[in-house]
Amino acid sequence: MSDTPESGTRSRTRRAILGAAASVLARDRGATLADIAEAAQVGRSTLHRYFPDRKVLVDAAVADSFRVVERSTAEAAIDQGPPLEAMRRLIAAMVDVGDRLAFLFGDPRVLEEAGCSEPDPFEPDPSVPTTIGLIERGQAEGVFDPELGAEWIQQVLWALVYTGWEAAEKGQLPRHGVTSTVIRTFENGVVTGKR
Amino acid sequence: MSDTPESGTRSRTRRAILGAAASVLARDRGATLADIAEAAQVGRSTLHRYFPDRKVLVDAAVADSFRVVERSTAEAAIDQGPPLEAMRRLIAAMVDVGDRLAFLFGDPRVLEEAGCSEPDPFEPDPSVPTTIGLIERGQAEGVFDPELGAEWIQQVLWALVYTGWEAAEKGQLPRHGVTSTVIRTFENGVVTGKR
DNA sequence: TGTTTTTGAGACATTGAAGTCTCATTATGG
DNA sequence: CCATAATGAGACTTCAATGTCTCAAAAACA
Repeated sequence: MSDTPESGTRSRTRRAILGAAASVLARDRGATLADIAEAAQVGRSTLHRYFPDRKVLVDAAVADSFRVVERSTAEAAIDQGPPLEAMRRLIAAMVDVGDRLAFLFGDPRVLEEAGCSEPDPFEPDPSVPTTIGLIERGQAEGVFDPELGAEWIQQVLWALVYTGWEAAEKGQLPRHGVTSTVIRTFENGVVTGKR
Repeated sequence: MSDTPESGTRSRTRRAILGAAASVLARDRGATLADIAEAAQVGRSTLHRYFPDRKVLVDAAVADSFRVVERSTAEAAIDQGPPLEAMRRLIAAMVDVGDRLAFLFGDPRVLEEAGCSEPDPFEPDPSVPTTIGLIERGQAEGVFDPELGAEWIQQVLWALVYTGWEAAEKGQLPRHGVTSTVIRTFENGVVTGKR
């Protein structure tokens, strides 16, 4: 209960470790704690000092990445304005936190999230607008394909952002082109002759 | 050099192990050799008898899955007929071998494949039509978006098939609906009002 | 049936990552 | 500048997965 706010140094170190964990694990799920410590420019002992064991670290990294992604996407204000515009802002925000997203995307527990809607430990706050909500709003307004399930569309959204991040990672796609490419593909697919 | 063709029993066992490896590893990259042996309904000692160590097994499973996928997609005859039709056949064929594809998709070495075009150990045979070839043909005929890179389109193709497989795996999508949903999304994206 | 393959159970040894601990060194903040 | 906080290096232990081997049972086959 008595919650000493934690010194500046400590919280900075903690952040470095969490960031490194997300970044390293996004690229290699089997990465070693030593790998993560090295990426965080921190001794392995220090890492263990902050996070007793691997499970604790990964859990914390997941929670932290959720916060980061949530904060980024919150700024997109996806409950405001036309769904298409909102979706574009959302995609841009997601691409901005690409490696956090890739990390979450690769975690088996997080992937299940969309399936079971009941015991969702994340985003229980009804005041935070959800992606599904945006999609359903768009479908109601006839902007998004109503014959596709909202969950499916969400999965596609994640998959495309992830693919874009990965392509940039491999140098297949320039960083600055990822967002527009993902948006274009997400909205229109790959076949020409629309509109 | 002297290549005894291997008894029927042995080749059947070998196939069971390779299939189980792909299937199990597709769902959990960190799976244990014991897990794989169990899925193959084979003793752990038998597995080691066929594949001395993990690396050999995984390599063999990758090669095997490549063959399976290639055989399935070859039947799609993607160099025949209109690109759109060919692509639909290709997608159907890929969905059919979903777990093999998911396994390959999850293997770090395979993912790099599209990046470097030179030392590609797979598909060096110019008589086998490539996915990239189909995409470029489609772009040349104005069917596929020419502003998107062919490699990007290929990545999207893989990602959507994988997402479809995963959705079916989680019960989010009925098995029989995967192919049409993937095709629809791949071709048109999620926004309505085309054509 | 009898012979040869093929297999499974289980007893090891090995390995590498995970986790624990100490202690000297470095950084931080008053 | 000093007291305290924070860190890094490294020596250990633990542990689970791996890899090796033997032997008796089961299956395939002629």
